[in-house]
Formats: sequence, C-alpha cells, structure tokens
Amino acid sequence: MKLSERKLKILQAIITDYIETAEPVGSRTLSRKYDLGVSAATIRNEMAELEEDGYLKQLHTSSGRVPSDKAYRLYVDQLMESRILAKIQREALRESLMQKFHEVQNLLKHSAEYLSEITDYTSIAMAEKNKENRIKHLQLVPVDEERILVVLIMDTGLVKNTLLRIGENLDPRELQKISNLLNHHLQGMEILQVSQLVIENIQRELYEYRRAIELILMHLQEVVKEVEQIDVFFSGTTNIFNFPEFNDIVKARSFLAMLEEKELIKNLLTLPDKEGLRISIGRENLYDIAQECSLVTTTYKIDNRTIGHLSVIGPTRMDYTKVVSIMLQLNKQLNDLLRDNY
Amino acid sequence: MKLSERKLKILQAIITDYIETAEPVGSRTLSRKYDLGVSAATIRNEMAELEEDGYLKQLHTSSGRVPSDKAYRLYVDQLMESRILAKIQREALRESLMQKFHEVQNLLKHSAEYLSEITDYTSIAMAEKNKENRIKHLQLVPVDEERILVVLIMDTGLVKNTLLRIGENLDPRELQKISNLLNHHLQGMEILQVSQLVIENIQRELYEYRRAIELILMHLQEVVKEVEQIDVFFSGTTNIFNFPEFNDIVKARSFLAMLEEKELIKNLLTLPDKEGLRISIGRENLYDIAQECSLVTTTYKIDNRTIGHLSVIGPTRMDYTKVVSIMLQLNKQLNDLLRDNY
DNA sequence: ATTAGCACTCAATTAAAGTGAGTGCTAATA
DNA sequence: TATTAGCACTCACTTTAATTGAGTGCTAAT
Repeated sequence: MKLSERKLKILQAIITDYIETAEPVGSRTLSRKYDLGVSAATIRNEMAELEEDGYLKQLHTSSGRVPSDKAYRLYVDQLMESRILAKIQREALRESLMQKFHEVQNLLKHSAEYLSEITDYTSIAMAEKNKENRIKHLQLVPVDEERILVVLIMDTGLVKNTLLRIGENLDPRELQKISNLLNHHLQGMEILQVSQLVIENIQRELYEYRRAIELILMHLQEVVKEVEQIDVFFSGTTNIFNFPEFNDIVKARSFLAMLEEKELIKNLLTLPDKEGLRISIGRENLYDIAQECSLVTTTYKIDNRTIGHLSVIGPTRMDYTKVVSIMLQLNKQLNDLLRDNY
Repeated sequence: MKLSERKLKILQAIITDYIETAEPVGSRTLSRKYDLGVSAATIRNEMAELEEDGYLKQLHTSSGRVPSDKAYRLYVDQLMESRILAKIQREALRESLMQKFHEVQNLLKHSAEYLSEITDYTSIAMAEKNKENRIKHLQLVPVDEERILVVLIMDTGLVKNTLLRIGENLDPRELQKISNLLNHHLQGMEILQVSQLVIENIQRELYEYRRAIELILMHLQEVVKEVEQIDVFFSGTTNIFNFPEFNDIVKARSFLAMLEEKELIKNLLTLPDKEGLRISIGRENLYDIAQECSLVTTTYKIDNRTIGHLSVIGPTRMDYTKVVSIMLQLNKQLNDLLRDNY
C-alpha cells in the first residue's frame, strides 16, 4: 500500500505548509502556493484518499486538512531532507561548549540553553543518575576544626560534595589515612553495594576512627539518595506560547505542568533505546498530556553507559528538519568533547 | 488624614473579600456577607470616599470596587493579623529541612519547594553570589593519571568543583604539597584579588610546578565567573495559572517570561535591605511586568553577609496574612539551622 | 447621620445573521 | 480513463443586536 509519487508530493506540501502556518490547509491554497502541476480539484481527490489512508485529518466537513501523527512519521522517516548547519555556526557552538565542560551537568545544561535558543522550542536536559555509578575516588578535605568536606567522584564524571560535621578533631594526616583506606575498599564499587558488612570491615581496619567512618558512610548513603533523584533542566519553557496550538490557557498550562512532573519527563526521555536520535510524535507518546507534542531526543554515553539525554519538545507540527539537523550537529560535538575529556 | 474606625473596617472587609474571590466587591455583597452594622447605602458612601482617598478603584462606573496598591500597603502595615502555624506543621518543616542542608544551595532550593507547596504561590530561591566570597580552603584531588579535581570551599559554605586535565603526572604527595602552598597563599582572599602578581609569587615558590599552578589558578578564575552568575531557582511556577487575574494568555506569558529574566529577578529580590521581611506591592515594583504582582521576600545571612533570598511572588491580591506567617516561621527555622551549621 | 427607593450605567451573556474558505459531486474535456 | 471546471452545500468564525443583572449615585424620608 505504497503512496504514489504524486500523493507523496502533495503530502509533503501539506506538512510543510502546516508546519509553517499552523492553519488547516485546503486544496486551493495548496495549488496556488506550491507548484504541483495539477489543479485544485485533483488535489482534492488525492487529499480525500490520503485522508482515507489516515495521513490527513479534517476538523469538520468543510475545513482544510491537517497532517496526522502517521503523516509526520512518514515525513521524518522518508520525506525530510536534512539541512546542514553553516560551518560558522558549528564553530561558534564548539567555542561555547568548550568553555562550559567543567561538569557533565553543566555541559548538558548549556547545551539545552543553546538548543532552545536556536530552535525556538523548549529543550530538556536530563542527567541520568543511574545506580550503576561507580565510585572512582573519595577524598576527605579538612574545612575547620569541626567540619570536613567529603568529595565523591564517580566514574561517570559526576562529583558530589557533602559538608560534614564530625565529632572528633582529626588532623589532615589522619584524614588522609582514612581517605586512603576508604578508597582502597570502595573504589570501583557501586555505591548501593556498600553494605553494612563492608562498613564493618572497614571499621575493623581502622578501629580508632570507626565513629568517623560510620558517619561518613552514612552520609554517603544519603548523598546517593540525592543522586538518584532525577536532575532535569529546562530551557525556553515559555517558547510554547509562540505556538497557536498552545494559545489557550488550558493547553499552555497543562504543557507547563507536564514539565514539572519529573518522573513523567524521565520516562519520556528514556524510552527503550534506539541508537542516536529518536523522534516521538504525538500519540506515540504514552502520556495524555504529551500527545499533542513531539520530542526529538538524543542520548549521551560514556563507555557505553548512559549519562544523560537532551531533548527538544514542541508541537507535533514542529520543524523536524531544522531540529534534527541541529541536534545531529550538537550530538557530534558533544560526543567529541565527552570522548576527549572523560 | 486618618481613616475612621468604620472606614478601616469596611476597607478590611473589601480586601479580605477580594483576596478570596478576585471579583470586584460591591456594597450589597459587603453588607450581606460581613457584619458591618450599617446598610449598603452607607457602605456605598464610605466606599466613594475611600475611592477619593485612593484606597479603592473602580473598573467602570457601575462595577464594584477593587483595592489599590495603597490599600494593600495599609493592610500589610496595619490591618493584617498574623496567624501562627500549627506546631505540628512547624516540626514537619524542621524535619524536612534538616535532611537537606548539605549545601546552602540545596537548603534554599528545598525551602522554596516547601514555600510554593504550602502557599500555592510561586516561590523563588536566589543564592547571592557576591564577589566578597573568601577562599576558606582549596584542595587538589587526584582522579586518574591525567586529571585532578580542584575543590574550592568558600567561607559562605559554597563549594565548587572543577575537573581539570593537567599535562603532568603528579602523584598524591606532590599534589598535597601544591595544595598546602596554595592554601597558605590564598586562604582568606577574595578570589578576584588573586592577581597575576600573586600567581607569580606562588609560582616562584614551587617553580617546578609552575605550569600546573598556572593552570589551576586560571581555572579558578573561570570558576569565579560561573560563581558570579546568578543562581535562581523557582518552584510552583505554574501556580500562577490558578489566579483569574493571570487567566489570560498574555498575562500568564509575561509573568513566566519575567521569571526567565534573571537579572530582573535579582533586582526584585535585592532591594535596599530592610531588615527581616520585605513586602513589595504592585507598582512599588519598578519593573512594568511586576506591577501586577506582590513579593514577600526574606534575606539570609551568615556573619552579617548575605547568602541568599527567598521570595513568594503572586498577584497583588495575595493572601498576605498566610504568606507572611509562613515565611516568618521558615525564616526562624532557617536562621537557626544556618547559625548551627555554618 | 442613616437608610430606602429608583433611575441609570455598563460589562457580560445570549441569539441571530452574515461571511468565506473549503469540500464533494457531477458533467465536460483532453 | 484521468483531469478539471462549476456549483451547491457545510460549518466555524465574525459581527451585530438584544437581554440581563450587579452595582452605582442621587434624592427624599426617617
């Protein structure tokens, strides 16, 4: 049941026009605006068939047609032609990213800002906080008589600090000793594996500091809880107001409310992983409120472990061509950066 | 030009009613709903005079009246009676805060979440990133062969990490040596004071590591730039949709757009400092877009230096009584926590 | 000084009429 | 047989008019 060349051409024109105008498109407009080589009547007949096949929808009997999710799917899979970013833009991007890569979190955050600014849609950065984070290094830093700073470095590049009030007065050398011991035992472990048993083993080895060690490890557990929280960052949330389909207070509100549901956002961004770039269109998204939106999502990895996601979200009528080409570029740049630095 | 007892009573009733309903209030409603002991006609006369004095506004000749900013000002300064939070609520709050106080940033963030949830308005947490941050401690942590982590602890409790790729292969002992030297020179300094001269002095003392030292200090300067960025966090932004006065897409949009203007938000929260709790009402705010809003703001300090602000923002018709009493409670709890821990 | 009564105002709601883009069908045409 | 012009019909949207009702200001009575 393949579509004829002509049907594809008409469908493409409809989608292009609708992406641009957000207005249902009729046969007359189409024949005037695009050079399709056939009359409005012919287009009308083709449109009727396209509607039968589920590619177009009519809001009411005498309105123009609007592309369905199925049409967008066809569009992104077959019709869309990828544009290339101007080289100069690419280099500006690289510049701007280079300055921000101190932390993975920041890198994603700034990428999101870049994305929303250049696409005019809303973008989402999510740092994946998977439990398989392994401890790479742990350092105790003396702050003053009463307190120490526990610095935890994970192999994914994640760094966590905890300011800790410790009963005893430990001098730097003692701290270093504890640090070394903890590192020896904990390096390479997932933090959830640090069981009571492990703690006791460590305590046995440095019995005189058992209280401090317990305090530290207890706190690490708490830090883990925080780490497991989802870390989501948005940019350009108010861009949604630019789109007529959200130009009604109820729609805009539910869109913004959706963004506040971090669990939901997480599920939207972390669907079973198709490689590279994933596009989910309208009702393909399982959540009610997301069904009038499309997402273009890329996933970032270090050593084959996922560290985060970037996503552009907008109306189903989004400019897929633009968004996809921008995200592909960004993806390439980011992966280069990650490979070089982590 | 003081208002009579009766006028005050009527004004109070009008404000209370308008806070509750968001509808212009008329003389009849007023006399029926509140026990003012006079007839609607009398109230009408009083209202006319209150309007002359600028406490009330009429949207059109035959509408009820709405309180002006001047009325709200009178209300918060004189009429408002502070409620006390139930003790049980207080203790739940303390519990919830205690678990989050690892970092100043987190403390403010969680407080904001608490505020927006319990008030149903939007809340803002802003960490003041003033340049007078002094270096308390600096620690170099080895990560792997190629990279070190620079941990910077400021006396305000702010902690900053920078992952740094360093050319040379430094063993932990060498790193410690550099750490010590840097601490010796830098402790107590504002980071902007770390001039080229200081850097050169340090380099002279540990000439063999001059390259590493330069790298580290260069990076610190960059970190400072980040630190100087304003760090603003919002909670409950979509609560604004609950209020009929923002139930129009243009208003809602400009409110949300305002929140994205960090500089503006900063200026709103950091007005010349009245002690404790500050209420700015409507046109008292200098920015156009904020003129239909009121803010209740508290400022937090450690050792007399401002570390952050918390604010509740909503329509001028906000429930000042509720917001103020909640913020006073929170203020007390937070100050206790800060005093005990930093 | 207070209040009841009444004519008047004006936003908001409802109802009706008019407009126009777009469709489906049919018959003519290439 | 595929395409197109023509035409009657549909239906959301806009415009205009009529209706409603909460609220006011003024006046005269209490």
